[in-house]
Amino acid sequence: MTVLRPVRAGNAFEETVERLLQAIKLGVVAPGDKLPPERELAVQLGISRVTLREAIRALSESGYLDVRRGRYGGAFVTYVPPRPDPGDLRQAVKEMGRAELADALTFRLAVECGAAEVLAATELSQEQRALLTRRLADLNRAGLEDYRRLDTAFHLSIAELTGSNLLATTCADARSRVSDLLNAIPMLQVNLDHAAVQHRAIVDAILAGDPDAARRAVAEHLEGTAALLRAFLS
Amino acid sequence: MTVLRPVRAGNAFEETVERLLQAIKLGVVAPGDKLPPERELAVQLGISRVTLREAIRALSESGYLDVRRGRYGGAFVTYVPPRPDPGDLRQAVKEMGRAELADALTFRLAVECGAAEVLAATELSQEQRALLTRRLADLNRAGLEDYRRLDTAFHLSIAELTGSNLLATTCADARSRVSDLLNAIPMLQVNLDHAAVQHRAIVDAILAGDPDAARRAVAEHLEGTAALLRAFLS
DNA sequence: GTTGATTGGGCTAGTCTCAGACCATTGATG
DNA sequence: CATCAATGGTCTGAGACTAGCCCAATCAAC
Repeated sequence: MTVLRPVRAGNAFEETVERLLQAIKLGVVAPGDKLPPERELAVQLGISRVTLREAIRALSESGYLDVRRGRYGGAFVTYVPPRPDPGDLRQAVKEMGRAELADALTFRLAVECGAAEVLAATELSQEQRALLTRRLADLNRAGLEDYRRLDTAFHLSIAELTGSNLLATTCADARSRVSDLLNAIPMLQVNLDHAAVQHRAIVDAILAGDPDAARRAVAEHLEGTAALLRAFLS
Repeated sequence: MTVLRPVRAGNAFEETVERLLQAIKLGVVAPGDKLPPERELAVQLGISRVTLREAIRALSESGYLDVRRGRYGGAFVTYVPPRPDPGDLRQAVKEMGRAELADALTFRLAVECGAAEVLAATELSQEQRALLTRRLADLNRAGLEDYRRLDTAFHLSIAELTGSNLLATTCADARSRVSDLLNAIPMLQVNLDHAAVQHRAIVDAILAGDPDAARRAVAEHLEGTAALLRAFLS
C-alpha cells in the first residue's frame, strides 16, 4: 500500500546531498553564489554540522562546490548546467527508467496545473501580480546562460504565490525530478519562442482569474516537453 | 528559501508514529484489522524492528492499537473515528493554526484537482473505469460508520489511477493533514446527498474525458468542506 | 603590520538506530 | 494432549548522528 512505504529515503548524509543538489540544480543558489555558513545551514536543514560537512565535501569532490576557508569564505557553487546534448538526454532518460519517468512527468503535470488553477482562482494583490509579470519579463530577457534558472524561478513563483508552502515545496520537488532531463534538451530558438507564448498565456489566464484557461495553458506547456522526453524512450 | 528546509521531520521514532497514524486514520487498515507482522512492516517502512516496536507501543498506549502475542496475534486497530462534534472541530481548527490550515487546504485543493484532471485526460482501460465506479458505488452504499473510510478510498483511488505513485502518496499526505478536521464535521443527510451528487459529477467528468469539468467538480466539492472549516476560524 | 570577526576544519563523548540472534506466548492441528 | 508454526518480547554489539567545543585560515579595517 502507498502509505506503508519507507519512512526515510536514505541516511542523513544521502538526504542532505540530495537536498543541496536540488538547491544547486534548481538555481536557488546561482553559480558563483555561496551557500549559507555551515553553522547556519546545518540549523536550517535540521542536521548536525558534521553530517552537513560530509555532504558538502562529497559535492565539492564531485565538482559542484568550491569550498574556501577564512572570512568571506564559504561553499561556492561552481556547477553550471552542461551544454544541452541529445546524447546526454537519451542516456539520462534510459538511466531513469520508463516507469519512473512517466511517474515524474505525471506528477509534475498534476501539481503545476493544480498550482496554476488555484492561483487563478485567488484574489491577487498588486504586489503579487507585479511579481509574476516581473518573473516573466526576467525570463524573456534572459540569455541562454540563465534561461533554465529563470524558467525554474518563473514556474516556482506560481506555486509560491498560492501562499501554500506545501504546494511550493511539492512543485520544487516535482521539477527537480526532471531537471537533469530538461537541462539536456537543446534550446532551439523556435522552442524558446513557443515557450514564451505559452508562458504569456499562463500569466494572462492567472491574472484574468480564469482557472480553466490557466490549467489548459500549463498543461499544453508541460505536455510539449513531456512528449519530447517520451520520444527518447523509443 | 523553500528548498533549504529541514531534511527530516523528526527522529525515526516520531516519523514512524506519524506514518502508522496516517495509515490508521485514513483507514488503510480498517478497525479490527491488524498491521502486517513487525518483521515485515519494519522492512516496508525501512526501519529497524526496535524502532517500529517503540512506535507501536506508543500507539498502543494511546489506545490506537491492541497488541496480542502468539500465532494469529499482531497489532490490531482499535481506533474508530470519534463521533463528529462541532466542539471538537472548533478546538481542532484552533490547535492547527490559521496559516497551517490555509496551507493544508490549498495544498489539498491543488493536488486533488491536479490528479482528477490528469486522470480525465488519460485513456482509461475498462478495468480502471470499473474500479472508479465501484468505489463510488461502495461509498454510496456505505453506512455512517464506514462513510469516512470509503470516502477517503474513493478520493485516493482517483490519484492512484493516474499511475503516478508520487501523486498518490502526495494526495494521501494532503488528505491526512485534514483528516482529523474532516472527521469532526457532523454528517448531515443534506450534506451527504450533496456530496453524492458532486462525487457523481467528478466520476462522470473523468469517464467523459473532460479535464475542465473534472477540475471544476473537484474544486466545488472540496471548496464546500474548506469553506465550512474556515468558518470555524472566526 | 596587527587585530578581530568570520568562516571552514577537526575532535570527543553521548545518544539514536540498526542488524541479528534468541526467548516467550499463543492457538490451530493432529 | 503434544506439536509446531507464527508472532510479539528482549538483548547486544556496531555504526550513524548529534551537540558542543576548540583550532586554523583568511582578509577587511585600523
